[in-house]
Amino acid sequence: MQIHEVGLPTIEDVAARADVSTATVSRVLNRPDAVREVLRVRVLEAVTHLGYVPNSGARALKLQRSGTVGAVFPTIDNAIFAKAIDALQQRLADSGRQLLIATSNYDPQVEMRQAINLARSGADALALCGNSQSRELLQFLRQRELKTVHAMTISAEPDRVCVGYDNASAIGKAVRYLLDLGHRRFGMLAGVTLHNDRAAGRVAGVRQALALAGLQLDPRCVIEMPYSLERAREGFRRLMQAPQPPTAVLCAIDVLAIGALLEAATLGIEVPRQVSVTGFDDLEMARHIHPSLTTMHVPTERMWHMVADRIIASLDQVPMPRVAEVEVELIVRSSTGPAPSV
Amino acid sequence: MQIHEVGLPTIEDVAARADVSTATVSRVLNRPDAVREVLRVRVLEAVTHLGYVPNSGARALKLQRSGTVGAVFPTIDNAIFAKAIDALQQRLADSGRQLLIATSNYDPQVEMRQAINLARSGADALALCGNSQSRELLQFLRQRELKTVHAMTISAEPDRVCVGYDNASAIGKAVRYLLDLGHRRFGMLAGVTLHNDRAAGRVAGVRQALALAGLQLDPRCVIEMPYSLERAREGFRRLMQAPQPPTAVLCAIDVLAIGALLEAATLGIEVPRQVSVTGFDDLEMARHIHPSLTTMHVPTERMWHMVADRIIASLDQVPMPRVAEVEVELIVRSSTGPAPSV
DNA sequence: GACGCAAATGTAAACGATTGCAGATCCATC
DNA sequence: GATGGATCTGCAATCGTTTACATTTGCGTC
Repeated sequence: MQIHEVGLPTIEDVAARADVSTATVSRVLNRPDAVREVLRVRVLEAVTHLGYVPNSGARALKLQRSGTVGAVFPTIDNAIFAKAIDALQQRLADSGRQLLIATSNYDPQVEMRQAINLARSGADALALCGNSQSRELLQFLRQRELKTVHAMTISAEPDRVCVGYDNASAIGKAVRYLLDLGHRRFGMLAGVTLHNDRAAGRVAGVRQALALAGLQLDPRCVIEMPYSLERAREGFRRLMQAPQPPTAVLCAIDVLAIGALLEAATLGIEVPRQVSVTGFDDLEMARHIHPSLTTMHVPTERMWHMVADRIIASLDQVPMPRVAEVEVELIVRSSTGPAPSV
Repeated sequence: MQIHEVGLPTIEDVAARADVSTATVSRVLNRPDAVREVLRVRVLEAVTHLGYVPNSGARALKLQRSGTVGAVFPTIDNAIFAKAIDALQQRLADSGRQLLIATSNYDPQVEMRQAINLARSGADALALCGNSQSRELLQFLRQRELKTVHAMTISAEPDRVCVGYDNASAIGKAVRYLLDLGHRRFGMLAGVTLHNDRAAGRVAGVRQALALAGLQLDPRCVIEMPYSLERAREGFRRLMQAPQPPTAVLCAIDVLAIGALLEAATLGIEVPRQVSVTGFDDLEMARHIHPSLTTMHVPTERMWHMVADRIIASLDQVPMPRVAEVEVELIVRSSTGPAPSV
């Protein structure tokens, strides 16, 4: 060992100071009760005195795991994903794991690149949104045997672990509720469905539920918009400019619904007297905005805690059912009402 | 080398398949033009055929860096931090680095624990919010020589790298604007100032600006609230219940201001005719809500790009000025107006 | 006090990459 | 075809842990 100490202290420095072998130091840190108290105390003293922190690279190399979990989100700039990250991070932190974050901007190619980069930087497992990943990515994950959990969706594919709900049937509840209120002319403010199974599922769900009532959704009454208040307002405006505007507008997510409510206020359209509006997610704003928003409540925090739990379980080799479904329920507030009698 | 290949392919497997040494494989991957084309092609073929990805632990151990940057945020469930993460992550990803996220819930002790955990899991550098970290944490960072950037604030401390603005003088602009409109009775919806230099700075800034006009802020007119719509509404209600309610309410952040506007609508208080309201941050919602919110615009994305740039620069040993200030400007919208003539 | 067994400790070999150094190869030139 | 210099390649050491295995220690029992 050199005299010229320049870098960070290593386990050898600790061992030297405590006058024990490196094996003992390692044991004190990893399996404390395998070491007699007298040595343990000496080692811990050395550790704190030197400010020793085990080198993560060496540890990862030896143990073949990094204690790090990756997640790829479409974006973070949307309250629903921000909440997701919060929940995921907290649960992982509680189990001593760290969260690596990446964003895909709803592009499967970018998602793939980011996921691969997360793997490159040592993620032991991955959380992904939905299940419309690129074939190559899925193959890569399988090849590396990288544990993966798909959130916000449930999938029939036999090899995917999922935590979520069926988007189509969830939004069906909102449709049925509006039908019961007498609505017959529907509009939909959808997300961009290309490469997005959740957005696509919600549109499909509306179609299916209407079909059961013998109705169908005029393609001109489905407007796809990226998720922003600006675009939501634009979309709502277009829907309401139609010669026969809808009496109920289903929005694929709360952001779109909130934009719709704001635009309605600007246009002087009364909600729900002239048009009913529903959302999906139940963001905090949903119950505060005027009128308060009827929406599908998604137990976001619980769902992402479950995602974390499954990741942890699979890393610990604890068996778990392949899919976990969470309940999505309709919360009726003031943005919906009886269809106007024309 | 064993026959029984069970784990992931290593650089040796690639070398064997391409019939070169591991050194050459490494060079192809890290300094491609140091290798003749014919070998390079052979190596790359082997790499893709085997699906080889370098082991991050081994790489980190040898290079003494992980390519990973950590960040501790108070919470993610606030649009301003979500935007921050988005910006930070993107810029880091562009330079081939990954972002590790942790949250402190505004508690310096938790912040310290999380920061240490990020260091333990190999972060090469750290981004922190504000500069009210615990002494021990700062010492730990110094001892480990862990590059750190403090965001959203500027500090006089000579050894801290900062990107941000002066919270006190920024909010002063809003105060002066309201004074010019004739307001003399002020209320403030503040954040929790304990252990939060940004929140404290904003309160101090209001006090200072008022003092210059010979006014002072009655402590009963400063209500500290955690950042949520619910609590914001509660705080606003309390402010307006006073026998002599303020004619202008300064909110420490947009979330509080938006809550105030929503509560005003519920209470039937007209904004800005009866009371003016200002925010801080300029969230997307600020320009969409009715009435649209007068607020301090913070160039969040640019600021966090700068944070990323400084982190990258310091990792690459590129010198940089210690503090970078970003401009915060007042955006006048419809939630402010002349003081009501009593 | 010697013995045996269990418990505690140490020795040294991995883990999988990068890279300084030395040796091999290439190519132009004589 | 030999030579020299530049360019490529390979060998092997190294990064800092963990842990199987060997060795030592401690202690109760006779």
